[in-house]
Amino acid sequence: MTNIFTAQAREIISRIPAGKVTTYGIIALYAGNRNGARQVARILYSSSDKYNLPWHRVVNRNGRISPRSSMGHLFQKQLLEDEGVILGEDEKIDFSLYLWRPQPSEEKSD
DNA sequence: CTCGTGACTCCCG
DNA sequence: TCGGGAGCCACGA
Repeated sequence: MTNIFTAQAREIISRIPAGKVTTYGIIALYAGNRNGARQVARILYSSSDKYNLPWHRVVNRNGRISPRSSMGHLFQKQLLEDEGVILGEDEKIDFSLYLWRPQPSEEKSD
């Protein structure tokens, strides 16, 4: 496909290691568009089930889970804790401990 | 093709 | 702390 943004975004998301999290902005930035954060979310929403992407490892710029719904919010938190990501009292994620970013050097294709 | 939508982010007050 | 406005763009209908 010609949409490298979507391809990159999907690839990056699929490479997020367990116990780590990243933000829409970072993904979008590495995918080629700093303003593509929304598209990243959209791709997640649209392809998370199809491509089995770890959407729960993606949070907003504040290190918090996007309040798309009360249940979904709790569900995501549960998944993160299950992977070792402990949330603060405000359900805020400590980026100094859990922030992960795309590492092109790590990629070795297949 | 067009149109509406939004799991984002930044800025101002 | 919270709200409103703007920017940007892929996906689904």
